[in-house]
Amino acid sequence: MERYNFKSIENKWQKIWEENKTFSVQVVKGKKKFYCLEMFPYPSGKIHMGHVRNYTIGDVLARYKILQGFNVLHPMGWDSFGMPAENAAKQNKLDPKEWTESNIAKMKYQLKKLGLSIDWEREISTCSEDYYKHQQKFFLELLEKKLVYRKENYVNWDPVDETVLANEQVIDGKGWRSGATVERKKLNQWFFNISNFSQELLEGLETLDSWPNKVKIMQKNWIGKSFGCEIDFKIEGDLPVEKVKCFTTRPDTLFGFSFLALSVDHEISEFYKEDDSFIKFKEECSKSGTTEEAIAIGEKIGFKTNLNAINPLDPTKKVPVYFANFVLMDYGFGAVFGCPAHDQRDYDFAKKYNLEIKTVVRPSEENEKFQVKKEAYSGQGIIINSKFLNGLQAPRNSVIETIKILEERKLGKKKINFRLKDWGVSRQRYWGCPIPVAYDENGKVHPIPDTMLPVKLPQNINLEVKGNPLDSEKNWKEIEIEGKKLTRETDTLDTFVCSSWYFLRFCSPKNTEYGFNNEDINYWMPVDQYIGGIEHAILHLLYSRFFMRAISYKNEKINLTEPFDGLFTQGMVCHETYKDPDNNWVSPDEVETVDGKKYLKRDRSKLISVGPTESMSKSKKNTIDPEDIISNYGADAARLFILSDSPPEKDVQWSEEGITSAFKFVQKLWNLNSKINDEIKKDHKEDTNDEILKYTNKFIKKVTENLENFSYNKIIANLYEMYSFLIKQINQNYKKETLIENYTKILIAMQPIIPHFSNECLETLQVKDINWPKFDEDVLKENKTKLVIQVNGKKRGLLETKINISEEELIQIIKKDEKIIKHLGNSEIKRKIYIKNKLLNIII
RNA sequence: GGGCGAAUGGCGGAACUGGUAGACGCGCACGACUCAAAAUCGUGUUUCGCAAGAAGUGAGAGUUCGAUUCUCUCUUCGCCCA
Repeated sequence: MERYNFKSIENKWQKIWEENKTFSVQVVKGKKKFYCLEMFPYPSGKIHMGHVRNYTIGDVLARYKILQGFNVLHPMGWDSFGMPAENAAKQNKLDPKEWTESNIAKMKYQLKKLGLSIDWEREISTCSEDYYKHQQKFFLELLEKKLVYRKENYVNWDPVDETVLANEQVIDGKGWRSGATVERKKLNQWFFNISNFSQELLEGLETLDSWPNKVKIMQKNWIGKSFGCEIDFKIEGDLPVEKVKCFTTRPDTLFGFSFLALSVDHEISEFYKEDDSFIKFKEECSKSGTTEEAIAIGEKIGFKTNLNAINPLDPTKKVPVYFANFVLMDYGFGAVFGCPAHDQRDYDFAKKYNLEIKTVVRPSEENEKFQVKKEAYSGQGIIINSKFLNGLQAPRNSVIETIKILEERKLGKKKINFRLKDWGVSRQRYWGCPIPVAYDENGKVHPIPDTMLPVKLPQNINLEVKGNPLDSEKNWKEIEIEGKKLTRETDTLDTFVCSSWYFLRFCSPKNTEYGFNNEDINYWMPVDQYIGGIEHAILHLLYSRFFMRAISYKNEKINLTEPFDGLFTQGMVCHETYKDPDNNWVSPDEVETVDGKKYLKRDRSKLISVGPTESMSKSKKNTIDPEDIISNYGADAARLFILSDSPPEKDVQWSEEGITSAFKFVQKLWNLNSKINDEIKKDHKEDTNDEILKYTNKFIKKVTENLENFSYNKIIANLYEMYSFLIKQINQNYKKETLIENYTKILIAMQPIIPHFSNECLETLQVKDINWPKFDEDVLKENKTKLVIQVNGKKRGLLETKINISEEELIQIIKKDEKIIKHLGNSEIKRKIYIKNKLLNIII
């Protein structure tokens, strides 16, 4: 039998799709649209298995929707700004732009080999001027709407590389590249006012019915709405400070107040800026890092001031004021009141500095004498030792009651606080979108006028400088606007800004006037199905939701809030890990096994130990190159396998055996195809039976349902079953028409999964009209059914009966069934449970 | 510490709103073809048992005629947050 030549067939179809622009789409008013989008890749130069999985999942959906008659927008682009290009360019003395563009070319070639239904006419790249010029316009628009502002903020500063580091680039307090101890530095930075939309972003989550619950919960927690109040504490002492404002969610524990803690960046710290011991303390604090986690784990330390704070509910009580490392300036007002008995951080702090620990909440099962020991009690209970608050249910009633009292006495007021902070978008980097503003000698901000946009990145510049290379570009930095000499902003935008609107650009990729065209986005948006990794559950998705709102804000022509109607988060691709006796990681293609138990290095030099299966990563060397896989096994086999082993939302384990069996299966399907074509040629005059018709309907039904539910792994199982069925059934004689009709449907149903194979076979059959097949429920109706017979709830028999058989009739049959009689014995039947066409349970 | 989720053969995983547990694949075993091997094809494969049968979905309880599915308690693992 002829071998399936995947190489020539896959090339053939990819060429046809490219030449015919099969997947290019236009707005067609009145035609139902479907916008299928996968998260666009960073052009690292090589696609990895994660991409293969992501884009295969998306492609299955896109192709299914095309077959269903939707106008499907399925674009692809490049998230092409960012540090790797700058670093690679530095290392290899290249231009970041050239490096990026050559990577894009390589990856595009690889992606095309996967046979994706991409509209390549809409390809975009965020580092191209065509893209970022619109982003600069958006920036200026937001500036005008006051959704962008500049403020001083603390950053992780690497003194050796002279650059700002993201939190995840700080490892054990040191810069990830330089190894230098990271400092906290105050810098003027640009911020997007995302917190302006906190409430809307929170409420919007409730409308996202097709998002995974997990992601919604993660975003909800990230936004972190909390209900409490702000309280003004009167201050006494040797400084001209009268009061300090605090936010708290637990004002009801005020009687347990034993210290007031301030952030080292609180305005009061101004009085101590020349105090050596305070400076030392501040340095100490900066070592522990600025992340919430670092603070929680680290030791709680404080610096005592000579100030005292007065308890607003009991003015006779005065407590010390500290600066403390666990108080962050960005949360609340950079000040918290300490109640050690009911907050663990406060408890640790109080223990260390010997402060009072007064219990004011008791668990309901304890009595009035309850006292906090060993650790803080933060659960529910009843207020005690708190004068007029005593007896209140905490925290449900007590918080509301206390706020009421504080408001009456004008000591505080109700407040909603959000954890969500404004989005700092300044990056001291070359390879990013320039921020289109300039400054005069007084530091006043001047937007770059429309006529001078875009602000282009200078080319051929020296990257071998410390800090931001743009800072050293004198010629570029100095500009004149309307006769005024100004200096450009040298910070560039966080790359998350680029990915916050690229889905809009795909709707109008060639629009020169503006980032998009209203008519286009009104037709295509929102994205019907967005597919990507769970790692973007918070930042990218939240930023995009913000950006959509920011653009619509005060703009009557656009009325979009949520960019992504459906979201699907796929799992990772994993592989076994291998190590040699010297504990070095070994790559899978250097490993082989003879018996499946013992693993050896390919040159037989060393014994290899097999480690746990982990997500593919270069550092563990457990990666598989998709390009090799496609050239050895073909795109259809790769698609088949990457979908087969696990549900798409879970991690999948890549294995040699798996891809091999997928490859073999494509060959088997090809053999089946040949057999069917032979049968068609035989041109039988009569159908022997209607099994093939019934089966086809069942198959279409299952595949359709599994497509709708993202149960793509089950579709592969459906394909295997279909093969086993047809390979046997084909020997029964069927008429030419019967075979063609049913087999065509089956081939179309396979198309989303293995498009090259399906198209090739359909072409042989000369099928012109390719639409998603419908199944006929009437054909599926059986006149026989298999009934489970249980005795006392245990399965004792399986009876094939006609459909809808009556209970009486069934009992008559059973009474003749030896096997069941045996289990019934002579006992009296106490009860019978009969579920039509399913089961009969006899209780004796 | 909090939130969310998961746990099913040797492995990946099926099982619709409570109704035949283990679909499908991998692996393994046996057989056919072959001088032989690979490839391919066929058969079998939860465990114990020759069998009849019994046990069985992380552990323990509960609801029910009937629980992988619902409720409670616990264990382990994963993810996110602190």
